[in-house]
Amino acid sequence: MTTSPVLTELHEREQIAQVSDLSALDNHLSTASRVVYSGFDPTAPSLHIGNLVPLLALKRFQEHGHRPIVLIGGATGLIGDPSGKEAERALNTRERVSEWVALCKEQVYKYFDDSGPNALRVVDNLEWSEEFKLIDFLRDIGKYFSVNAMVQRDSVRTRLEREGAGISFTEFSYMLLQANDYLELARRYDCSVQVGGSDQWGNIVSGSDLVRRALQRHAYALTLKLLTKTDGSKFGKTAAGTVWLDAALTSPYSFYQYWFNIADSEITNALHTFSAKPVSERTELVAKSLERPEDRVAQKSIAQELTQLVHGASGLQAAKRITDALFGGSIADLTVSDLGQLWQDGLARAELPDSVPVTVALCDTELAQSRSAARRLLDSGGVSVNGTPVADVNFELQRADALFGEFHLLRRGRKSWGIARHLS
RNA sequence: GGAGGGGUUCCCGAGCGGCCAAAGGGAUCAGACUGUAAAUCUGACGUCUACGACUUCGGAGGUUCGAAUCCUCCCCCCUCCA
Repeated sequence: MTTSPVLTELHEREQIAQVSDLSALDNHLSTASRVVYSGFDPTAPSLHIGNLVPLLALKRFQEHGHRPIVLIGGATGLIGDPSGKEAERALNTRERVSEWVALCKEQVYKYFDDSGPNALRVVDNLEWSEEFKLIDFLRDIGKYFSVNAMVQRDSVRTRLEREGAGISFTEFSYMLLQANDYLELARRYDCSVQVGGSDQWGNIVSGSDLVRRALQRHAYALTLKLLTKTDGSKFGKTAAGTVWLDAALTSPYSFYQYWFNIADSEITNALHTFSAKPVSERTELVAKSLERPEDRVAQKSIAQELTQLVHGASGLQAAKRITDALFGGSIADLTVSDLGQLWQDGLARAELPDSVPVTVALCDTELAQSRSAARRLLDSGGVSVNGTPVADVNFELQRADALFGEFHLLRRGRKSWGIARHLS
């Protein structure tokens, strides 16, 4: 039913959540190369895998001949988006946000083609938001917004209805800023499509409305389904926290493991959302996965593809090497250089003196949060050192017992590893 | 500005002078079972130089042999009124 290649693809991937005017947008995208934008607020020093959904969708637009703009919200990041937040958030300092803006900006380039007429453009909304005069803002932008309508928005209403929550004027104003971004991009770059997660629908249509009223121009809104996990927890979160795109925050090995461990019930959606492979290959993987889930071919495939995409060939190699060592062969097969690489590759690690209690080593490698927690782990039989289960709370790691006189591999449970090295 | 209701351990939420490191649920972690899955069951879940000691119930003081629980002041949040 759609004729434009991008929409057809997004539809095939079952990613489209809402569209402001599907047939008009389809026509719009079929008739010329358009400018499409998606915004990301710098709420941390790195983007995370959740951001990959709109980011990759934007990439699909570029692949089909449209020009992508990635907006990093240096201004909106100072305000805080109330969407999906149950309570008011603490404001981050300007210095911190501007550092984060720089870091996030750098990250996005590698996902796009940045040459030619459809080269990626990266912008920061602080550029035009900071100098906005209050009176001008209230007269030129504020006048287009009805508070009656604003309070009807989900993001605001849930906060108004929730006992003990409430919303400050600051966060209430967020949608005006984001709407103004759309207006600004429409003016400057003739941007006519905005893409975002489905939680962004309200903010995006606010922008569409503003562009229509201010410029008498059509500006489309398109939202994407965000992945939800069947157990209700957030996609892209692990016990250890968010899965970041920055290798310094989430090692390639952990990143690989995240995808490898995706539940069967979520693998179909994940594959269609994240994999660049053609439909035929994706559906084949899904079929195989349904037939023999224990082989987890789909998980392996997506883990490889995305680790390669985000961390490059060397990152993928490292991740696979570590995975093979820890889950495959026995630890005894590891060579000195393997251990050296494990040390290097971002396993939780710690440097130790010649002799140290296990409890301390567990804390230092962050496998346990406190010595009490370490004792509990030992008591419940969840710890092994160099492949041998250890239950003795008073066990000491001795240099003499270390692998190659240097390393101890600590395992908590079945999947968490740490490496400790005696100081030379 | 006025009236009322609140701030409890990661989250929600009981407790309202000793039996409270604080019920219950969720999240989390480990074990069993498995496919490095899900579900389920079992256990743990403030810290430590650990049969004891120390720190915690918005903050600071106070009453008391003894406080999360009572009093005073302060900070913050919510609802309604102006």
